[in-house]
Amino acid sequence: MTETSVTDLRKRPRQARASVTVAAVVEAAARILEADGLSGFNTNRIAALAGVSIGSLYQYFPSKDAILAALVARESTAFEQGLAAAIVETRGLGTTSAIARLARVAVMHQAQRPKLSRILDFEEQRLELTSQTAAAGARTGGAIAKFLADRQLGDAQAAWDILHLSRGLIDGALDRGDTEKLEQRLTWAILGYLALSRDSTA
Amino acid sequence: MTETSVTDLRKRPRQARASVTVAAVVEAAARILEADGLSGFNTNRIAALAGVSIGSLYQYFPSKDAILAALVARESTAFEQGLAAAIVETRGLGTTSAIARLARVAVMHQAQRPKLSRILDFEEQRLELTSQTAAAGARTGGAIAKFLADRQLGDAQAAWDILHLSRGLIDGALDRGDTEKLEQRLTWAILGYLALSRDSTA
DNA sequence: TTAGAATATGAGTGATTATTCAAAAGTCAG
DNA sequence: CTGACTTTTGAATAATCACTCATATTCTAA
Repeated sequence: MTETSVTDLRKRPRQARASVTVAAVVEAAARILEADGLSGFNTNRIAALAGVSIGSLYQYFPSKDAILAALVARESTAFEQGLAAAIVETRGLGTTSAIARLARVAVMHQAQRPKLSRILDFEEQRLELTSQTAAAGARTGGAIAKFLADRQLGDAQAAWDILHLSRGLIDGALDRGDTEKLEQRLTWAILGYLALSRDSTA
Repeated sequence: MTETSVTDLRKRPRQARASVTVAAVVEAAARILEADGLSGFNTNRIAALAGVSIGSLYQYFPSKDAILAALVARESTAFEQGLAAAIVETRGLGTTSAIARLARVAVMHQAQRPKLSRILDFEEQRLELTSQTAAAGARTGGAIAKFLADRQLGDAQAAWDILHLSRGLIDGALDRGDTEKLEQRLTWAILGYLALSRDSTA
């Protein structure tokens, strides 16, 4: 028993180094995708930028796709958490303000690293055979669905529609460089969709 | 003079054969993208499926990207023409019916070959350094902008926002297999966006 | 029929790159 | 310090694939 705890203490630094390496590799992958897109995305380059040998890289990731999956998971989780926090903050707010708050989170997330977001959104689908990536996406949709249900604004279908139309709207706007009042424009689309879908249900 | 016209007649079959080959290659490219995505997309396979040797393929297309660009152009043009026809048909229709008509064109276009649409939307951006691909996209946005302006529903920015949110909404829905009343849901999003953007301008 | 031009062919070339693995370097308990 | 164990390294492997070009085939004008 004591032995175990001593062993743990001694192993911790190793695991810490390992997670630093994993994080470095994932961030290197992100930088390469941003700089040169999928065509520049190769394992030797990722390893070099991460400051690790190619052999070490394969100690931490079983394949190139696994690196991409880890990056997708990192970004999905970040968005999911930002969204969850924003949803908490909407308590007591009216519908318009609440939706505007969520729209801001979505815009800010994609605006941070627009090219990366776009590539990951595309690749996410191809990787979605992998369980982990699919799970993160499902949680995001679920969080929105719950928010809509609580306020009786819409159902799960509405949640997914809103999530996807948001991605498209924001991606397109960022690509054109047309970011003026983007958050407001997204709010219009979401509120508009919800208003009309409720009308037709009633 | 007579010589020229005789020559032309004799040359036509050659050009006809050439255009058949070009079309076959482009369609082969489309089928491969649908079946196996970008990872299965290679020139030898395209040539084989098109029933042409790899050497001939390179007689008609200077590079692999040129094939993709031709496919993007083919699909953009088809959508653009469908949209133009639909816009003509909206004459005399009220706003709601008119938008519903356009939504139907967009849904049908992407639903025809969903996976292909999605890949081309993604790759279009990378190829957009090429003049031809950019031009087709600009015409589509322009047509929508004109439609909105004529009815005083919105400006060019609204046109682009609608185009992109539509792509996102439809892609997402098709991917989930959630196509029920998709046309109506898209109509809600578009009409909603336009209604709220007009309110805030007024 | 035929020569010369146009077109088609596909094996080959060279470059890229995901992944492996034998050897080197580092770690640490005793 | 030592020797077993863990981790790192990067050259090498094997596969893929865009693109070329010498050769073969087909066409056409006379």
